[in-house]
Amino acid sequence: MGIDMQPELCKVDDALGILVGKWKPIILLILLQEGTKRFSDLKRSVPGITQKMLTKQLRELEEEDIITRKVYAQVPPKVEYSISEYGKSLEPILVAMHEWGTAHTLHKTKKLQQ
Amino acid sequence: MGIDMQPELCKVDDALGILVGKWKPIILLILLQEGTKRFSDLKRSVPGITQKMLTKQLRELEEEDIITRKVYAQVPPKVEYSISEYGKSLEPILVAMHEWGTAHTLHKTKKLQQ
DNA sequence: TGGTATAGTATACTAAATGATACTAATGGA
DNA sequence: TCCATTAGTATCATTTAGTATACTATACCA
Repeated sequence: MGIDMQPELCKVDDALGILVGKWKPIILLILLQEGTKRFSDLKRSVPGITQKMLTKQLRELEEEDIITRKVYAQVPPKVEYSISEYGKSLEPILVAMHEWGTAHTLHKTKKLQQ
Repeated sequence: MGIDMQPELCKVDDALGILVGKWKPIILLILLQEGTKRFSDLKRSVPGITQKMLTKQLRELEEEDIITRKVYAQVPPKVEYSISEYGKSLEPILVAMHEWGTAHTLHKTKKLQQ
């Protein structure tokens, strides 16, 4: 490995901590690919997620400056979420994971065929 | 994003599923950087991990073909673990995460100073 | 004879993540 | 007047992840 990744100060965990969870990757992918979304749009885009979970994941991502939350003072409420500039820096990781995941599916398929 | 990462079939979760856990990243980093290791060496290299957890993580990584387990028929037992060829394909992800994690630490430091 | 070493397993437990369901406020429209 | 809409919160139950501790077999060595 070209880079020295001192395991004892495992920086990998920082990235992992932000990406991990049953819902965060898909939320980030949707916001990256489709841009700004309302809460209810996200809920529709992530089938099976509960309001509580969506709220929690969004709050955590906002806390880390990965996404931006914009509230409109109107009734019924309107809240928009989008990836922050800083959040875009996660894209290479998500892309690398997606590519690996795709190859991994093939790998597992081959194993089954043996 | 250049690549189409259809969120509905979230491949990112595959990579995440393998990397996630309190101990897997550090185990992988150690094996990547230091090569083959015995069980007891790994236990010493990962302070705080219990035998049960180390065993469990290693079994899961082996199950996914990420690492290789070699048992020597001798007493006291000797078992060696190393990264498989396939496991090495995770390296770009770990590197990307490590780089991001390092930058993220700086980002958080700056935020605190504001 | 009894202690040390290795790579585990077994059992019981706590803590964290996730899920299900019900509830809220204020407005516009039928 | 009543219902739908939106972006949540509150409460409780369940599932999963992780921890603590004790136990095992066998050979070697003092």
